[in-house]
Amino acid sequence: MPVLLTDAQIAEGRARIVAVAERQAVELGLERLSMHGIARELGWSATALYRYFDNKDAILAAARTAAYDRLSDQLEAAMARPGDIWSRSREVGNAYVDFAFAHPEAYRLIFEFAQPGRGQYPELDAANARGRSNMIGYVEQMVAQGAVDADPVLLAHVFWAGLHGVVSLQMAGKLGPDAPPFETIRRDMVRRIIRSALGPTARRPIRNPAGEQR
Amino acid sequence: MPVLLTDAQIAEGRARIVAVAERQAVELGLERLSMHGIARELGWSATALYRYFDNKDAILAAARTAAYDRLSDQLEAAMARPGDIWSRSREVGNAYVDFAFAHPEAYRLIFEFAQPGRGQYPELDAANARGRSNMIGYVEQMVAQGAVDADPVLLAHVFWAGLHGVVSLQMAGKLGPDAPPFETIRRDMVRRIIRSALGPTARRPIRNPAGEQR
DNA sequence: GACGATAGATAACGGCGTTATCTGACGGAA
DNA sequence: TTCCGTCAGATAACGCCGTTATCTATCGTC
Repeated sequence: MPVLLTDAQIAEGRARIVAVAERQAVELGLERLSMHGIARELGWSATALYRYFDNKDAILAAARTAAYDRLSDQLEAAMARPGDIWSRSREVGNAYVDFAFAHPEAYRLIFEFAQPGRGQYPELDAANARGRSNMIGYVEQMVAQGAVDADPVLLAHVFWAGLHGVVSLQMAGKLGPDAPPFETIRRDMVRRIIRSALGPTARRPIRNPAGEQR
Repeated sequence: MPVLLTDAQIAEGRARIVAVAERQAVELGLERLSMHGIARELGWSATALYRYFDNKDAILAAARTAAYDRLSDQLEAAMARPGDIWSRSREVGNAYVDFAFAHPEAYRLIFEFAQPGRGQYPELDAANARGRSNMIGYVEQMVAQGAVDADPVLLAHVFWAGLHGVVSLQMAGKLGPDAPPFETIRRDMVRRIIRSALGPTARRPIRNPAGEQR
């Protein structure tokens, strides 16, 4: 029998490559990522990477998947904290925004306009689905507990789009010196959407006594 | 005196280059734009482009500026149509979304995360400012006419971020088959924000009798 | 008609993503 | 122990990229 890389060795090689890719994305910016550069840092030839990934796009897809999973980790951790549904939802929102500004390249990888099509990278599709379910879960709980009155999936997407919109404008530098500060826009956006979902039967939240984070 | 390109000739050359760049951005996608490719289509050598632009980034900045100005044209045209402030505001929103899906590469150029810093390309800064004022203008009118009750600049940015958020999620392919359709999310987002701004003194809009566009 | 300046071409650089080919080390069979 | 098949990874090379240095040929001016 020939000499073969075990599955574990393949996985380790892929993990090393993705780790270096993420490091360089942070250090150099996403567009300066290169096969040659990654290989250089690993002390490999550029072509060695092709034993682990089909091409550069596949490496980017793996990095995207990792980034998305890390975001989901943060959201799930925030959701798992103690507290009523209002404070936990606020935690989820804070975790989302914190992640975006703590890891802008990861956020960019996840939400950049040019994304690989569905079905091309199944693991990326799974990470997408997991992320989406995190954006929905907390609103489902709000509805289940009677805190708000709305179609949970729709309301969750409205929240998501609202949050993503403010974050994107900020990241694209569209909130210049004359615009209200990021946090003001975000707070106002969230407050307006929440208010609109407080139907006559919904139980209203108590004003946050300690002030809001961020 | 030497042979010199007149200002008009410089402007014409720049315009031709940007036009080809825009064409190729649509045809090939933004990341496949190249100096060599633009020059090839013009029948020029790649280096000839450097008589008109410092580098590729400068060409991209010019294309960005043109894209932003075209968006502003559409918004201003929508705002100038006859009708009360409600219908005109709806027209502005429709124009924004229509532009995004009619010219996704232009929208991408305008709102991509990696944007040149302020002060680097004054014309781009001007296009940014003009775009921003279009996002604010119609809300200012709403407030002035007593239609809504809010800080106009803040409310305008919330609208902008909300719209941009839905459009971005859609363009990044984040609204999969299980998500509500784009138009549903957008409508719900806009309705919620509007409702939240209908203060006690605001004059409420009449329900659109003909149904909504798009 | 000669000159100076310059618009644009040519040549070349290093770096990119990728393919074809080579090499050498290893596991198993004899 | 020797030999062989296999494959991980290296080398070489391709065409393309953005950019710089240099050349050339054309033009307005005198």
